[in-house]
Amino acid sequence: MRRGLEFKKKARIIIVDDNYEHLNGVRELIEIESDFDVVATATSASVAISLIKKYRPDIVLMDINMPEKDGLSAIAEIEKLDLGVRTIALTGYDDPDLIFRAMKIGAKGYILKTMASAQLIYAIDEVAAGKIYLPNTLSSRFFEYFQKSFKEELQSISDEENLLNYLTQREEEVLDLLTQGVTYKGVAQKLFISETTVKTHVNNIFQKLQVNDRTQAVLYALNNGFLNRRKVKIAI
Amino acid sequence: MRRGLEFKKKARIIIVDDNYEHLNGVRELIEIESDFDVVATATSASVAISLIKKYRPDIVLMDINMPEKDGLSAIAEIEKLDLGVRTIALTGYDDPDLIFRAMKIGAKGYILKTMASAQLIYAIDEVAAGKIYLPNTLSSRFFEYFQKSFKEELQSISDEENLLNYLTQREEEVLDLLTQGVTYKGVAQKLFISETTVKTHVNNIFQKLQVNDRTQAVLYALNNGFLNRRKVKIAI
DNA sequence: TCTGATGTAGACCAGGTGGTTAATGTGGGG
DNA sequence: CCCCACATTAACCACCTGGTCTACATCAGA
Repeated sequence: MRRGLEFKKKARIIIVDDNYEHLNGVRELIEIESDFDVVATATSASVAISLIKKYRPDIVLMDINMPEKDGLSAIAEIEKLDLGVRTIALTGYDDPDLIFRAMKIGAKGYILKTMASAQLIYAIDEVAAGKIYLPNTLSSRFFEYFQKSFKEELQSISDEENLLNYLTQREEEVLDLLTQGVTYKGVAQKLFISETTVKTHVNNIFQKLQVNDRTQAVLYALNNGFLNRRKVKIAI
Repeated sequence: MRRGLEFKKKARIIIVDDNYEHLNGVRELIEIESDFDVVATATSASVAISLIKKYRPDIVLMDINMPEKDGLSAIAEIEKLDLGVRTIALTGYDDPDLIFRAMKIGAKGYILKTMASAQLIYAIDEVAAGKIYLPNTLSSRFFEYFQKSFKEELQSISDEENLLNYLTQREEEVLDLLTQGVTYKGVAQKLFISETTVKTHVNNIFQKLQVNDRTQAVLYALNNGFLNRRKVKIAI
């Protein structure tokens, strides 16, 4: 990788790891096995943030398992700075939840410490080139987790125990307006019916959803995919 | 791939594509280049669903660009059947939104029609083995889209224009209870303060959030990451 | 030390909300 | 043809909610 003449500028890197020995190990690896430029290192997230502001590196290798301020918060903070710095997360475990959260807040790559050094160099190369890189095994982990969380969401929506399914069409219209914070009077005007009728519908809704007031009804609707059901059924 | 002796059972496949020629192309490809077993084919999603119920295949290759009933809905339906059938989406375009939606509803793989045949066989192999497979290029596309959507979400949360940031700690506690549908009386009891005090807090909340009633306050809170902020700031 | 932000609390009132009962019209299914 | 589900409306009432004004204690910071 990156053998021979290169026209690209050398990627400038900052390494963050609270384990001093591992930090130096990674540093040496990069300096020997690649032509990236390690411009700084840090053993804590807060120091890392300062260094990043100062050096504006292309890539940050961030160990996630750190005490005090953890690596995920650090990544989030780096992303918030919006300096175009691309972060690669580094851990010992392939915990799907960790991977998911890291990618969610903006990590551009995720590497295990147990992976071969060539893999690390390759990942840096890809990320430096503007891509997002996850090794296939981690990518699989990620997607399983990703789908599981959505599956639970879809299930709760399509459940026959979803009390929303017992609402009539008119009641749905009324509830829809309730979830927008409209009052009885407002609903009456929008649906061209009397305020009394609205109250009747609302009372029926309360009974069907087994709640006592509009706030709880709105919460039930929101928690049980009332707004999403259109997306799910029509546009996915 | 899959050369030599195999101890695994041959994966049973159903192919769905409204384009008859392409369907046969894929079929021949699979029959010649692999030892998978194409048990059926269909040119429409509704027929496909029936065939899937009948044959219970291991894998479904589903063209997404179909008229009438589109492929995404079909995948969602297959997933809902919960027969353990694993679906691979097949399209001509690498539209990130399509990829995202397909993976979200449970596709176990996503392949472009323009990709090499070996890639298709490999994908089927991986998916048949229980993995989730996305080619690197599509995986990159997916993650960019994934991160973009979360970035927007995080931005709206950490915005200084987020009126939730102007709430005092006590007001947050009150709003927290409001978002659970608790009444004045309930809040008073839970926080060990008088009902009057609760009303004062609630009124202050309304003014700060620029809303007129509790429903709108709850909606504002929910839409602006009130529930998520703990995750973001404490646990990510 | 004084000021401002915050949390606490009471009183009053208009209007909104929720519960109940009753009644009418309409359309579909048995 | 009758019954039931649904949509519609009225009237009444208890209670909750929201708006306003006032008041006091605490604490941090200028």
